[in-house]
Amino acid sequence: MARIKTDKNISRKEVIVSKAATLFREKGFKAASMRDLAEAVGVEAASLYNHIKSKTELLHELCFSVANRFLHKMDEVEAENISNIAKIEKLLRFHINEMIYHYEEVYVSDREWKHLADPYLSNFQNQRRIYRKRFAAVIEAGIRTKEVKKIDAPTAVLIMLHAISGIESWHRSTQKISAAELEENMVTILVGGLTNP
Amino acid sequence: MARIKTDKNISRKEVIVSKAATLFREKGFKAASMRDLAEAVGVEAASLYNHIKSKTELLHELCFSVANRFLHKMDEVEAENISNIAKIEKLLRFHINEMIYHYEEVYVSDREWKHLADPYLSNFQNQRRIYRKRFAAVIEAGIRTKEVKKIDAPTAVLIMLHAISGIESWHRSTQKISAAELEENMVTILVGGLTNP
DNA sequence: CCTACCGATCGGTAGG
DNA sequence: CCTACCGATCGGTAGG
Repeated sequence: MARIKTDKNISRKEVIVSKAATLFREKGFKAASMRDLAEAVGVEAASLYNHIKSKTELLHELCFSVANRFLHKMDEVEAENISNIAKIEKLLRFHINEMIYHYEEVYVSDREWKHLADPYLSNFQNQRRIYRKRFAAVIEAGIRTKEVKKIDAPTAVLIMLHAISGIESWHRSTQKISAAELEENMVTILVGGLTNP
Repeated sequence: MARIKTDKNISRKEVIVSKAATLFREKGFKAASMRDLAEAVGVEAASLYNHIKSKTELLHELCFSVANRFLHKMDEVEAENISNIAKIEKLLRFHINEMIYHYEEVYVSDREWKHLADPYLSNFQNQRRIYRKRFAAVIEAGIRTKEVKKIDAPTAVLIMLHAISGIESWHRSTQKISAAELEENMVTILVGGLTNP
């Protein structure tokens, strides 16, 4: 009995967080109201507060769950015994797939984090900065081994990460090409832009 | 006398639009209040309405002035008698420079257009779709002449345009590399990603 | 989970 | 350009 109740609470909260992701993506964090969210969930606005503490709590749950997935993947890839180009490609494919299959959350984490309040805000910005430095370090290692062109590594990271966020437009469109084709095209262009001919 | 008064009104409005761009970029359109804007301009909130009609008017002035600049440049480049790769490079360099030197406006036009109201909203989305199709057409022409790799042209456009929006992070950062270096690095990576080896 | 409601803030107007 | 102010909407709470 108690078990069932617990499960139900958890799944209720998960529904709220998930609907919040969709809403924050569609309207932006500020423009999406708790009344909108309540309607999407199918309850009155006041009832949401039995499951969550505040609107901002929803935002930082979304932002940090996404950030943690990327940092975790980075740990994994750094530890692998493969070429630097192969590492870069693995990271790119992970980003692309995250964007395709966890679109709403990743989009919100990417574009709405500035509305976080300050213990979380600086924490998030920090994690982000660290992630990019680690990514740039992989590129720099690739430049040293001559796998990669002599370019400014932080600029390359910026290009990669933002290029992938363009999948947003693909996701919204009628999707003339498949997810697999999209992934191959992106990897071809981005890895092709880095590698020495 | 009348002349001076007219000039003063024009420049007053320009100050308001410009401060609005900065504010909308910093906080997002919804989170930036007219009271914030009034403070930045140095007047009371109510006084703003002697120069502008509404908050949304500020947004669509920003969005459309940026969109028009890009469409105008596209006209110009299409008409030139140069290779397709050279056209792509010209467009990229224009985008990069717009992002570097008109950062606030371009950023707002890129990220806040979804808060436009509906005659303007669909109009803006239309212009954007047309622009991207024309950009893709240049890439497709380049594929036909074998200047460019066989890739999906709309995907390539997505990557280019979003990659360049990454300059935002460069702009906010301590700027370890110069604008010129940034431009060369971006062109190297992006054009290198498209061209046949 | 709902009804009832609060204080704050919003975009914008009236009138001078 | 300002003072004064309005109706709407916001995130969130009390109490059941």
